[in-house]
Amino acid sequence: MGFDEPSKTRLDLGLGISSTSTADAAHVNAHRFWKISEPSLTLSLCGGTENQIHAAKTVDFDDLNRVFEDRETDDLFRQDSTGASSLSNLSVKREREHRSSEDEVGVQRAYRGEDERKKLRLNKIQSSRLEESFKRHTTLNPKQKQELARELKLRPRQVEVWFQNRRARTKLKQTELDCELLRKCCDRLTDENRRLHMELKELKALKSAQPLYMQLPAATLTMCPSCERIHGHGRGGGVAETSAKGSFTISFKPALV
DNA sequence: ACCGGCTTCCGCGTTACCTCA
DNA sequence: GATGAGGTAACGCGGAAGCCG
Repeated sequence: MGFDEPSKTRLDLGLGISSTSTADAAHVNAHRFWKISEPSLTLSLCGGTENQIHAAKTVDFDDLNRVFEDRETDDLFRQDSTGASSLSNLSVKREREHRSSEDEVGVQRAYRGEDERKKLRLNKIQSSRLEESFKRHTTLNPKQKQELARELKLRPRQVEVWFQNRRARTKLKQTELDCELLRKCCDRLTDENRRLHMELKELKALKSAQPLYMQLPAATLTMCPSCERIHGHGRGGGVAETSAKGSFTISFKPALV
C-alpha cells in the first residue's frame, strides 16, 4: 500500500508536523515523508473505493496508440534513455517563457480547439496501473518512470505529473482525516473538561456542607474505643480528631523527614 | 574543504478542462 | 441546453539535494 505505508502523519495536539527525509538507495531525493511520533494517530488511507482497482475488461491498444501519437511531443524527447533531462534548467525556463508568450498570442486558444493538446483523461487501465504502482511506492525512480510510461504509452512527464498529483491528493485526504480526528478529539476533551468542572463544583459544594472527618478518606480515620474519638491522619502530619458526639480538634505534629 | 553552477526532483498553488448532477 | 461544483491533468515556480569543476 503506497500511501499508508510511508505517510504516517504526525498528529500531536499541537498539530506539529515535521517533514523528514529518508534516503533511498535507488532514489535519494524521492522520499520525503510525514513522520509521526508518539503520541500518534495512525490513519489508514488505503482501502475504500478510492483505491479499488477499476475492472479492466478490454484493451483497445489502437486507441492507446493514437492517443500516444497525439501526445508524443516535447517531453518525450526531453528524456534520454536513462530518464535524465537533456535540456538544462535554463532551457526549460526559456521554454516555459516561450510557451507563455505563445499563449499570449493565441496559440493556447488554438490548441484548446484541437484534439492535440486537449486535456487527457487517463483510461481505466492506465489509472488502475498507476494506482497499483502507487500502492507499491509513492515515488518513482527514473527507471520505474520510464517503464511505466512505456507500458502505459504515456510520456514520462505524464507519469511524473500523475504521481505528483496523486501524492498531493493523498496528503490532502490525510489532512482532512487528521482534521476530522482532531475535531473529534477536541470535542471529547471539551466534554471531559465540562464534566470535570461539574464534578469539581459538586465536590466543592459537598465539602462546604460536610463535617471535616467526612472530608477525609475513610482509610485514614480511626475510632478510639476508649474516648470515642475519630482520628484522621492527614498528609502533612496533621491529625484531625473528632468526637463521635460532634466536637472536634485538629492538631499538627512535625513530619519526620 | 569550500564554493558556485547545473541538473533533477519535489511540493505547492494554480489553471484549464472534463464530467456530472 | 446552461450552469455550477467537483475531480484531475498539466503547468509554473521556488526550494532542496546531489554532482562536478
